Amino acid sequence: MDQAVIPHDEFTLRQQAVLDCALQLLVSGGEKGLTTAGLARAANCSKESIYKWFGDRDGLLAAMIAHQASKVRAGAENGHAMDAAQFRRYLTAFAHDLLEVLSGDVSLALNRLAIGQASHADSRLGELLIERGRRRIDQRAMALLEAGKRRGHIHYDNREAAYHTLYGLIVRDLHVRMLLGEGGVRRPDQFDAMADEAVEQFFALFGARVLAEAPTG
Amino acid sequence: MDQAVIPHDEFTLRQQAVLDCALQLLVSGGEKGLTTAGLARAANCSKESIYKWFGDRDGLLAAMIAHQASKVRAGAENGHAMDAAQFRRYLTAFAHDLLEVLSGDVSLALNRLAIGQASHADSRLGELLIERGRRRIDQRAMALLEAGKRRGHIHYDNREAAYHTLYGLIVRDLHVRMLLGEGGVRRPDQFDAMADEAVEQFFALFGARVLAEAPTG
DNA sequence: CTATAACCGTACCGAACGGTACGGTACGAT
DNA sequence: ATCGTACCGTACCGTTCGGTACGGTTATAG
Repeated sequence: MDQAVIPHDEFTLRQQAVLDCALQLLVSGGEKGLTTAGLARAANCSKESIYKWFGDRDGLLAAMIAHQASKVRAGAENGHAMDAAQFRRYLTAFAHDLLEVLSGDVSLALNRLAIGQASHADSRLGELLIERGRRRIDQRAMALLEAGKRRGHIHYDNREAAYHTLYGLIVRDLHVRMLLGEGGVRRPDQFDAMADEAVEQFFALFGARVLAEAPTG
Repeated sequence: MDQAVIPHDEFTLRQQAVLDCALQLLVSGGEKGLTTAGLARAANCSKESIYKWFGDRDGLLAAMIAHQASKVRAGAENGHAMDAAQFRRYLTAFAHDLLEVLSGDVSLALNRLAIGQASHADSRLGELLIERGRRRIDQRAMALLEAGKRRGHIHYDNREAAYHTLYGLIVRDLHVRMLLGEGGVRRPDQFDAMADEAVEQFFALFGARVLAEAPTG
C-alpha cells in the first residue's frame, strides 16, 4: 500500500527515468552521444544528481546495464506434460526470442558500448553484460534442454556443449554483423524461418532418434 | 629487381611501419590508446605526416584495416583429386584457421574499434572490415564447400545458408564473448577439438549420406 | 516560520584530443 | 651552391567532456 509500484530496480523511479533516457541517448547517438551534460539536459536533471546517484560515468554505464537487464522477464516454460511437438515449439520460441533480443536497439547499443570499453582498462562492463543479460537466457535455455532430455526428446552428453551448438545454429554470425552495423542484416521478418531451420538442424544433431553417430569429440 | 620488396599495400614501407605501430597501440590500449600524438611519438614520425598520409583520424583507421587485411593470405586449397577424408581435413583446417583468426589480438582490437564506431555517424568502418577481412574468408570457405558438393561429399541447396551454418557451428558465441573481453574464453588449446566437433556436426547435417530429411525451411 | 534535504540549472575548471602551423633537417636533382 | 621535397619535433588552438561548485527552488518535518 505504501509502495504501490514494485521496485523493479535498486533505483528510484526518478533514477529509472533518467536511466531510460540515457539508454535512449545511447541508442540514438552511440557512446559519444551519451554525455553527462547531454543526459542532464535530456532528462531535465542536474549533472550533480547524476554523479550523486551513480558515482561516475562508469557507474552510470553499469547502472544502465543493470536497469535494462532488470526489464527482461525470463519466460519460464517448465513444461508440465511436454510432448515432442510442444518441446519443439518451445525451442522454436526460444530461438525466436533470442533473435529478437539480440537484434533489439538497446541490446545492440549496450553490447557496442561494452565491447568498446572491453580493451582499455578493466571496466568489467562486458562481464556485467554477460552476467546480467546473457546468464538468464542461458539458464532458461539449458533448463529447457534438460527437460527435453529428461522426457527423451533429445539426447546429449554435455549440456553446455549442446546449448552452445543450439546458440550457434540460431545466431550464426548475425550478432557480430549487426554489431558492426552491416546494412540489410536485420531482417525480423525472417526470424521465424531462421528459428525453424535452427531447431530443425538442432534436432537433426541431438534428436533422440539419431543415436547412431554420437559426436566423438 | 628495382623493387626487391613486393608492395603488400597501397602504402609506403614507412607508412606500413607507422600503421603497424598504430595497430600495436590499438591492441595494447584500445581505441583511447590510439591518439595521433601517441602514434607520432611511438612511431617517431610527426603528426603532420600522419595527416598528410591518411587525411584524418578516420582515414588512419581505414588504412589500418586495409593494411591488416592485406597481410592475411587466403589459403586456396582447390583440392585436385580431393577424396572424402581430404575434404574433411580441409574443412577442419578451415575451422581451425577461422578460430585462430577471430581470436587474434589485432582482429579483436579492430573489430572492437569498428563496433564501437558502428553507431555514431556513418563511419563505414564495419563495412570495410567485413569487406576486406571477412569476405575472402567467406569466399575461401564457400569455394571449398562447392568443391566438396561437386565431388559428392556433401549436399545442400543453398550454399550461403550451408556456409552460415558451418560458421555458426564453429564460432558459436565465442566471437562476441571474446569481443566482450570475458576472461577464460580464449582457449587456443581447444581449437583443435572445437574444429573437429564443428566439422563432425556439419557432416551430420550436410553429409551426402543423410539425404533423408532435408530441411524444409 | 524555520530548518533540512533533495534537486535543478548554470557556470566553471582542468585535461585530453583532433587538427594546424612553423622552424629545422636530411637528401636528391639541377 | 641552390632549390625543392619530404619529413621530424614542438608548440599552439579550439573544442569537448568529465567532474565540481554554487545559488536558487520546492517540499516535507517539527
